[in-house]
Amino acid sequence: MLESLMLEQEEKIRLVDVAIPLPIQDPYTYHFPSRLADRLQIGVRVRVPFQNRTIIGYVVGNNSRREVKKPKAIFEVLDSEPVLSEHLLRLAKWIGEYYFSSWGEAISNMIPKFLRVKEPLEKPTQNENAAIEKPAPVALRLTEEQEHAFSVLRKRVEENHFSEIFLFGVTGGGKSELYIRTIKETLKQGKTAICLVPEIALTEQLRLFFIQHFHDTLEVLHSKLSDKERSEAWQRIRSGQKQVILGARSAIFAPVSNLGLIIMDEEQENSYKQDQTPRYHAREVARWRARDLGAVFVMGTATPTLETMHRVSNGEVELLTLSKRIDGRSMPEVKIIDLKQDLEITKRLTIISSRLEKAIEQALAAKGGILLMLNRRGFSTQIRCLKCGEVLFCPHCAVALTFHQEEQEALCHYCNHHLPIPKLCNRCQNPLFKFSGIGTEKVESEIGRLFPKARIARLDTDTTRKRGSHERILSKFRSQEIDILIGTQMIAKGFDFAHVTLVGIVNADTGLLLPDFRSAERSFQLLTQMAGRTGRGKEKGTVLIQTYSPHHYSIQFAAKHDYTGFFSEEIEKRKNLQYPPFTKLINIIFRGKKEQSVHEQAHQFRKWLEAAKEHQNVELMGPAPLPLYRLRGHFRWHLMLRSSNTDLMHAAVRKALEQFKRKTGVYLAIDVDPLVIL
DNA sequence: AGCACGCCGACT
DNA sequence: GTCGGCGTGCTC
Repeated sequence: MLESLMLEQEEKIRLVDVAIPLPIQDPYTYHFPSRLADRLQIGVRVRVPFQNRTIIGYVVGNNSRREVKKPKAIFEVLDSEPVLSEHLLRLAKWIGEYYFSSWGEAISNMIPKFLRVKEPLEKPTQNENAAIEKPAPVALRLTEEQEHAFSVLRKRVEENHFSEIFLFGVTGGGKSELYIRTIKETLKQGKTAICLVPEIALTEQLRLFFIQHFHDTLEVLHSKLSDKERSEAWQRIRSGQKQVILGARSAIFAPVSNLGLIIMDEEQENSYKQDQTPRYHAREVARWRARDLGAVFVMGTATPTLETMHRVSNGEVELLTLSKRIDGRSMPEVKIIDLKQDLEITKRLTIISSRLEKAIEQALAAKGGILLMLNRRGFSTQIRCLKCGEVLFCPHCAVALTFHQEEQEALCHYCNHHLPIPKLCNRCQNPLFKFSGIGTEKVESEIGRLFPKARIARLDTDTTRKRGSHERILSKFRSQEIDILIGTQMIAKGFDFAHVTLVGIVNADTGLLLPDFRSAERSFQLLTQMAGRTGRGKEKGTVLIQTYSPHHYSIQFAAKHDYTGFFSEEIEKRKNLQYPPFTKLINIIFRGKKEQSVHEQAHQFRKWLEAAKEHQNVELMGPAPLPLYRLRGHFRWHLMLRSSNTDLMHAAVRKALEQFKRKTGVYLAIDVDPLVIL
């Protein structure tokens, strides 16, 4: 003991903690050979022996007190300066702890793939955001509301400490203008800014808008970048060449120094949550960074999550409101069409009611743009044998196959399994099938039948698979080469077309029936966003909502543009049922090919949790089969924890996890603050 | 996550 | 008798 200590001092043996990007508990301790001593820095990548291979790890500390029998020596130091600041290393540590990944996995997630292999850090390349032909946009006069909001934002930026602001802005209320100005204020302070948007909103339009304002100080991070491009962009940011970062979820890890502002647009978007390890939410990461660095964190949307609005009403987040549309445009008139009445008259399910048909006719005549939304793709959602009633199911998932007319095949929307429509029923050999339940393809064909002269296009995952097709369809709609655009929720997000005068929701019920406590919230958000797509020009806009549940509060409040009304009703429900934001959830998912062992492991895990939790306050639910019981050939069960005390709940999971060993192909995933229970 | 060690079935 | 199946446990 004493000997080794003396040895350590004499030979100056240095031990360092290295985070390994594998699902293992703690960082490992390695010996830092004296020949590399001058390169010893926290935050550098090192190549280390690990079992009988070598692996790239990250030096995260240098004074390990843990006793390791025989630490191995680091082979090689890959960087002459840290790839990550201590701030980002600490952030990774927090992510690992909160979302149950390892520190190393969290670090790996923050850096470009290039650097996870072996590539050296390079001198950043230059990039110039191609000079834009159009002149920089004239600074718009702000409305009174905008003026007030901006004065507060500017003050917060100048104050130089952490603050959290929610910008509650109706669609068309001029949030973007405030984002731009607040970023400019931040730059004036000599600081940098990150602006997060949902991937779907990160279109050419927005990119150009930002380039016009920020020119070469701007770096845009989008999903289409190659690994090389991403790595180069990352190094430009790290070197301080870029001060404004615009990007989707992972842009929250941009290695800027002097961060002064984080903006998160459309805070309610689910895409801010990563669905693979580490399953972080960019909002929580943003808040952590802003708090750690004393930066300003601004969230903006017309339809915030209940979580965020709850924090606003508790006074934890400052509220700024843009209640009026700029230029005094009015919110569109929303009418609800009760499809039950149609059902009674026609005795069959309506796709396009006569009122909607008439409205489309009028809009066409007046040369207004028309959007029709149905949040379900494909032609029909069920393929049923006309004789024996057998429904076509996915062989890997417990899900009915959707008929896609264009491809003439049956497709699983979860695992993408597809097969040609069989000639005969598998069970009774009958040759005829009935196709029921509607999707966007069927709406398209119905609209084509009703309006043979109209120019129609469809926007959903099926029509946008090819690169650039999304932009192409949108630009045709923008230039009015398309009269009617039919799509899934994809058409609800973020684009601003002044000529849209009619929005039709083909069926508002699709999301209301899901077995999820957030289904009312999501429906309200989607309807509100869709309503916001119209009335953005001179012409007044109209929204028609077709539904079988016309009195549902999500639909009623969305029709009245009344978020506050919706919030007070929904928050009351959450309180009664003790769901978030009054509690937090952790979902533990077990999956595997053998049903029996999946089931057993889930039950076993519950027992461990029962032993581990020390408090009444941590509640266990399940195990139960998931709504999608079979998915991609795996059987799935889950367990949920619920508590108002995050620390107690995390401690229980951590303790139970120590017992868990991967057994006979049962995989476990932990989802902290799950957004979707599927 | 890999990768080796180990204990039970059909093979030159 | 061995080759190899994958269930189990470990990696500084």
